[in-house]
Amino acid sequence: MSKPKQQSLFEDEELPDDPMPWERNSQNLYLAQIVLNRPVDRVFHYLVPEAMRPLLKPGHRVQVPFGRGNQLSPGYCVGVGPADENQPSVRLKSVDAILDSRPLFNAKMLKLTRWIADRYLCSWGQVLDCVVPAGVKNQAGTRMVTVFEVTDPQALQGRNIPEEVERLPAKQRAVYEALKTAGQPLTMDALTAAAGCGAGPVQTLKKKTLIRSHQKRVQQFENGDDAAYAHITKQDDLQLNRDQRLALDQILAAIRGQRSETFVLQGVTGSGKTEVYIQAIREVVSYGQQAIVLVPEISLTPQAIQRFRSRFDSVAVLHSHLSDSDRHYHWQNIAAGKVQVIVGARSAVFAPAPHLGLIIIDEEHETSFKQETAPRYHAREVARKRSELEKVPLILGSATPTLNSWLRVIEKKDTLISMPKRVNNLPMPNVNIIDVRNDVQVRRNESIGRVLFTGMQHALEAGGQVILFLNLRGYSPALWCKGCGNSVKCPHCEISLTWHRDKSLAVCHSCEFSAKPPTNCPSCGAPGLRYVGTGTQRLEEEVKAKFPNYSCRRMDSDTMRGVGSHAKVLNAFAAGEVDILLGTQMIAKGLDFPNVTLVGVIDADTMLHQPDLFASERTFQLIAQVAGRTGRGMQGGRVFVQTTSPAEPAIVKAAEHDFLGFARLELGHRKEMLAPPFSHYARVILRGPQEEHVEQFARQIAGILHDAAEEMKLSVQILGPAPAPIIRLKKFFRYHFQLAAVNVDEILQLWREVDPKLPREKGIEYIIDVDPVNMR
DNA sequence: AGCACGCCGACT
DNA sequence: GTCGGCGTGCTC
Repeated sequence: MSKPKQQSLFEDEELPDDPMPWERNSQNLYLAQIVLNRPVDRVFHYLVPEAMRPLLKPGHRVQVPFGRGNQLSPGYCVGVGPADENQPSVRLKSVDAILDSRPLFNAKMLKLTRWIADRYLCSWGQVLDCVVPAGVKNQAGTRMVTVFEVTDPQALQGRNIPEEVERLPAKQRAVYEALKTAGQPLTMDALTAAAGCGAGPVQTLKKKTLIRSHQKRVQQFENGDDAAYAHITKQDDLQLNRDQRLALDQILAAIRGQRSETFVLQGVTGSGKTEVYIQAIREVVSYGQQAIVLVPEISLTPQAIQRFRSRFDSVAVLHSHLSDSDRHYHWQNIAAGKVQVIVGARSAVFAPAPHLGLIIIDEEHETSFKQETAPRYHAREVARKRSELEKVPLILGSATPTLNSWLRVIEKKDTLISMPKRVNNLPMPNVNIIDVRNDVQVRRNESIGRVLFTGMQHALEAGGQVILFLNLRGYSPALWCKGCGNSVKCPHCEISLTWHRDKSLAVCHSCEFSAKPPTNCPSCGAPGLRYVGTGTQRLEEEVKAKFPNYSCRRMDSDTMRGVGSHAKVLNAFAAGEVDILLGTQMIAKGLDFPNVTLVGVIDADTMLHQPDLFASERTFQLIAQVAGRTGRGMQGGRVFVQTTSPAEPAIVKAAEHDFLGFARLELGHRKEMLAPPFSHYARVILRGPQEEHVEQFARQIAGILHDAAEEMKLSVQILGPAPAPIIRLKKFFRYHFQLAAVNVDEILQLWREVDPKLPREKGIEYIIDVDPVNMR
């Protein structure tokens, strides 16, 4: 592209005959490269005013005039330096202001975020803007205060300061002396207290210029978290068993060798993975480095947090209930290197640790590590990249690793560490698959079949506790008309309304819609709608009717609205005040109660029958995770899995605790179909108010992409378009199609090339999701 | 994504 | 003759 550089003493000869004024002396021009939080992935160049030059660094947040109206807009500086041949020949504007005293990103974080923008097809500015918490942007928990200090006598030339001070009225002299003795700037309050006077003398002294004031940003926040946990008694590291020792040794070798190796730590539930994490972190902390531990949001329970807090002096927990000011506080502390361990959900992968030593992702298979809004990154892949850039190891821990990670193990890209046994050699629980197709009780529309019922009775009579898992909240998932066979749908989404009996409302689980349920069928007008299917509310009712002498609590997002409600129920369960705990996803993981001797899966088929690439993998994971909730104590434990597909490999293999067998089988299928992880998908979703319009437009741009792929000789398949599984969502009709390729770069290349040239259609919006996890 | 510009129709 | 509808295209 660039023409060969000519040797010339007179570089100016290379310039056009009539150089524009701003092109003259280009070697003197000092420019900043700025990116903005807009869907245009471009770098914009701005002049840096003289006074700003020593201050502005890459990673700073700035304010710049943008667009024809020169609207001031926040942006991120990603580079500074003298002008070179890359800057455009347009009139350059100047950076208006630097918004933070210190850069928010170092070079590695800039590199990481640039990679995310490339990999997940969005702009650099969007990534940077998502990485900085709102509390940091608005400086939550800090405020500006006016502080006073003694004016440097050298700045008051020609005045005899000691003499002037000597002749001051008593109060003013007291102020002056107080400020001098303090040796540091004081606020008005501190100053008047020290001098024993009011504000008057201070103001007068300021008028006389003997003292001066300036604005300073101060922290105002007292962090509630830290105080609340200060009392936690510290515990010593536990003695590791042989498997744990071997696991730790491999990780330590990588830490000491500063290798960016990825370990897939496959340990069955109860194998003691957390203790391995803790002792690995111990090592990096001893070097003065920090560790990041990512966990699914729902695993951020006080129980889990305590585990880290009791072992390290300084732990920052980043959970979703933090206020802006808490987040800002943590960001500052982390950036200052004052935090040893950062525990948090997905976004904690961006924690600004200055000397990162280790990254851990626990429950690596959890889908919540994928962000569902732009930038649609997967924290696991971001962590992989970050570990590479920082030259630190990454640990992916799970009882049921994703097939994505597993394939990397097979291909020897990642290292497997296996912990196949539970601590104290506890046996894995016995998992029974219960075929409920012919169960009398289930046929009667009940949820707890005969076998499960008897099992529960025995467990409870023996003094054990029971966990029941059902992945549907509400009372019943559909209101069904036996006249016409239709069910009542959300008026905005094409989804059956769920009946919530406690609130007497029919609720859409996709949007916020809820309404009094109709008494007559909206389609045919016939009366007598039936509530079909069972959600957690109905299950609760059934349990209470069947086990009136035992106490039962329900945990789902409806009952767990309030902060701390989670902890309340779990504490009651741990204390034995609750015999039966039933709930959704949120009770499937992490809970560790030794007295739980029976786990019941009410319906293993709900996941299985979804039109989803990963349905089988999810079902396997779910059953394995739920099964792990029992058998943690000496009494052993049993699991009952109710299903109407008892031969389904995902269910059978999970019951046999056979991850390897499942992985072999499922990877076989995927390879045959060239599905992920043997290929990559990118999902394009379009939405608009009129169905035919959206469909037509989807065909049009799918066609353009198809032609472009051929033209560019890229092996990218276009699958679809087709109506999205949820065709109507929040009033919009949705269509989607996939771009599929063995090499993800070909997808990225195609989209980058074609996207800017795609036609626009009024009212129709589209997005692209690389490596989608959610197909709805 | 904004936002300003511009080209059309409905008003004083 | 002007106000304002939204469609188009650019943003250092």
